[in-house]
Order: sequence, then structure tokens, then C-alpha cells
Amino acid sequence: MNDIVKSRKRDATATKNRILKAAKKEFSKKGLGGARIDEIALKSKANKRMIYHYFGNKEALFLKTLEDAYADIRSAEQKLKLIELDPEEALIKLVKFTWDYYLKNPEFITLVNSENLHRARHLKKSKIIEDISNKFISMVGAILDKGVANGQFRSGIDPVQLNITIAAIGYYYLTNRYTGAIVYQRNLDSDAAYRERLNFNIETILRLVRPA
Amino acid sequence: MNDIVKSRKRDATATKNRILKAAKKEFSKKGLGGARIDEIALKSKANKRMIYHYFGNKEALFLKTLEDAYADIRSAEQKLKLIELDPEEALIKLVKFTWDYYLKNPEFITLVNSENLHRARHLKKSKIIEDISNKFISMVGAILDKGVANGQFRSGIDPVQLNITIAAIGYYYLTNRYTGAIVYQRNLDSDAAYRERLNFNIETILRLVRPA
DNA sequence: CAACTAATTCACTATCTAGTTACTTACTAG
DNA sequence: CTAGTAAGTAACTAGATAGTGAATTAGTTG
Repeated sequence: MNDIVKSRKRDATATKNRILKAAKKEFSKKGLGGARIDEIALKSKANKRMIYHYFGNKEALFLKTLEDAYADIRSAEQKLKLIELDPEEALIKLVKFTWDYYLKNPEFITLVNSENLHRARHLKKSKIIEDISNKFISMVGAILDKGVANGQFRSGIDPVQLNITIAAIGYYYLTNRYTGAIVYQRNLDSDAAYRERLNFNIETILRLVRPA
Repeated sequence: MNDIVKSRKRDATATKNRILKAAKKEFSKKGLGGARIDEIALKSKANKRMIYHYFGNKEALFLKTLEDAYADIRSAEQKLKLIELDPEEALIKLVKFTWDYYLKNPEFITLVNSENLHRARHLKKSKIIEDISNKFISMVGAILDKGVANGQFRSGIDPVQLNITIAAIGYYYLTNRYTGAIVYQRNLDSDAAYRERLNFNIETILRLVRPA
């Protein structure tokens, strides 16, 4: 009966995925320097030897974790089909999406922080990351052009700077909400606080792109 | 003659300062998890025992490093005397200051990132940090009020959100410039790139506060 | 079913690392 | 000038930690 289930004892793909999932958690929680391979082995219920078998070493596993994280957010972005929307709607949707993605995938932010601490020395070696990025850079540029053409946006806005700003106003709030709560002496971590921040961010971006 | 100089062999304050300086460098470069006490001892030319003697343990040394970093930026902010300026000038000056401070003190950003990775669990224990912060929160509020009164700014802007935004648009760019360079396929690290970003940031903030 | 291949396990090591014990040396107050 | 105190050193430890060698076991193919 459950012979089939029982015989599913050896499963390379499943093991790899369990390792990657545990690695994502561990690296994002403690950073590259603080993460422990033994902990990843334990949490993924894989033998430590398998980590070295499939991924080589700690740093290579970190890179793979990072690549997967970028692939995931970019793929989600593509699904928004922003270019089909009205430009202002598209921008609002992008601000919302970016915010929600960071909020629901906190590992993304801490992984990226960890990689930047190391001056992107892992990602620099990546062969897949440029392909992933290419499609996405042009997106905001296209939205801007369309908005300028129909008079909704002013001209002369650098799409890269705009993109960075959209990311910044969400990302910074969320990474720094712990020290921020102490410095600003305010709870930044509630649903109400999140809603308030998202609205402020939409306002910031719309005011930035509107004419005059 | 140089007996006085030679006899300066034992100097508790100097040793403490050397340790703190080395700690700042090590923690900001490698994060709390990646930093090594032995390395701090080596670089500060202090015996490792002295670190434990003066600071207790690694985490306490990290907290002290962090407290000093916050004290430094807040003290520099106070020296700007923004409240005496025209509100719009004051805001521009604050955006510039924030940018320049982050740029010239890259340790600040990475230390804060490291602390947020640990959900501010060290800073939460700090007794001095609230005093440091208190003065500074009210500053942007006062500038805003003055600007609303003389018609330069629209009303209803939350000073905390504005403050967070001013920090965000500089901080994010600078922390993430390494992965950013790969994702956006552009050099974000040159003097020209820095100037361009600062101008964009000033524009962003002014558009956010101006009426209508 | 036998030979092969790939997944998995176990036991191990060399090195590192935070923290400590016990000591010596320089300065200082009476 | 001496006794006490604070600064500084050296050598060590217990436990972690990244990484490995070699064997075992499950699934596959001829």
C-alpha cells in the first residue's frame, strides 16, 4: 500500500530544497557570518555532508540562496503586467507590490543586506543575476515614458533613480523598524503603522512624478 | 626630555579608545556574527584580556560601539542649528547633511543594519539612547510647523514619516550600492553618481512638502 | 539478479573562538 | 620609598565550526 510512499526515501531534489529552505532562514536570520552549517543541516533534516555534496561550501550555498531570492521577486514583478495599466495606476501598483513583497518576505531584505555588507562579492560571481535583472530595469522606464506621453508625468525623470527611491522608502522602513521604534519612540510594527507608511510612500512617489 | 612621553605607557583611556575604534571597524565590516574579538585585540594593539576587562563581553562591546555611533550622528545634527534657518533651506540642509554623514561614515549604516538584523536586542537595553534621540525627533517637526506657517509647506505631514523618508532615500542607496550596481547595471559608486543621487533626493523631499 | 550509480550516513579533524586564570609590571598616594 | 591599586600580559580551555574520508544503502539498468 504505502510502499510507494516509503520508497520515496531517497529524493535528491527534495533534499536540496529542504537545505535551501533552511539555508534561507538561517542566513537571513543571522547573516553570512553568524549562520551555522550545522544548524542548516539540523533544520533541513539533511546530513551535513549533503550540503557540501550539493552546494560545495558555505559561501556557494549563500550565493545560491541569494540567487533564488532575486529570481523570486523578479518573477513576481513580471506577473504584475504593469505596462498594460494606466501609468499612474502602474506606479501605485508597483509601490504597493514592493512594499507587500518586502513585508511578506523579510528574508529578502536581510539576505540583500548581508550581501551588501560583503560588497556583493558573491553576487558578482553570479551568472544568472544579470539575465534576471535585465527585463525589470526597462519596466519603470516604459511606464514613465507612457505617463509623459499622456501628460500624467513630468519629463526628465531618471527611471533608475525612481526605481531606487521606490525600493528605498519601503525597504528602509522595514529593515530599520527595530532601531527605528527606539529612535522615534513609536511602534512601527503594527498593521496600522504599515498601512500609514504605505500611504505615505504612494504620496511620495506620486508627488515626485507629477508635472510642475 | 621625553620621559613624559615614554611614561605614557599605561593609559586606560587611550587603550579603551583604541579598542572602540578597532571594534567599530571590525563590527561594521563583518557584522556582529562575523566580527572576531581576536581581530579587535590585534588591530587595537591591546591585549584581548583588556577588552573583557573594560567592556565585559562581545555583545556589550557591540552595544557600546553602537551607542557611540548614534551619539556621534545626533551631536553632529544638533550643530546644524536648523531651526534658525528658513524652513526650506533647513530641509535641504538636513537632506544634504544626512547624505554626507552616511557617505563619510559608512560604519554607521552597517552597524545599524547589523543591529536591526538582531531586532535591536542590544539597543533595547541601552539607557542612553532615548535621551540622545529625544531632542532630534522634535527638530523636523519644528521645521515643518514653521514652513506651514509661512506658506512654504503644506500641512498635515507627519514629521516622523518625513524623517524616515529623508533617511531612507540616502541610506538605501548607500547600503545597497553594491548589489544595486549589479541589478541596475550602472556604476553607483562614483562622485558623479553621488551628486546625481543627492540632487534627486532633494527634489524628492521638496516635492513631498510643497503645497498642492 | 548482479553490477553500477547516486543518495545518505557516520565518525573524524584541524582550526578557530569567546572567554578565563593566574601572573607581572607600572604608577600613585601616604 | 613602600604598599596598594590599576594596567597589562601570557598561556590556556572548553566548546564550536567548516569541511572531509570512507563506508553503507537504496534505486536503476543491462
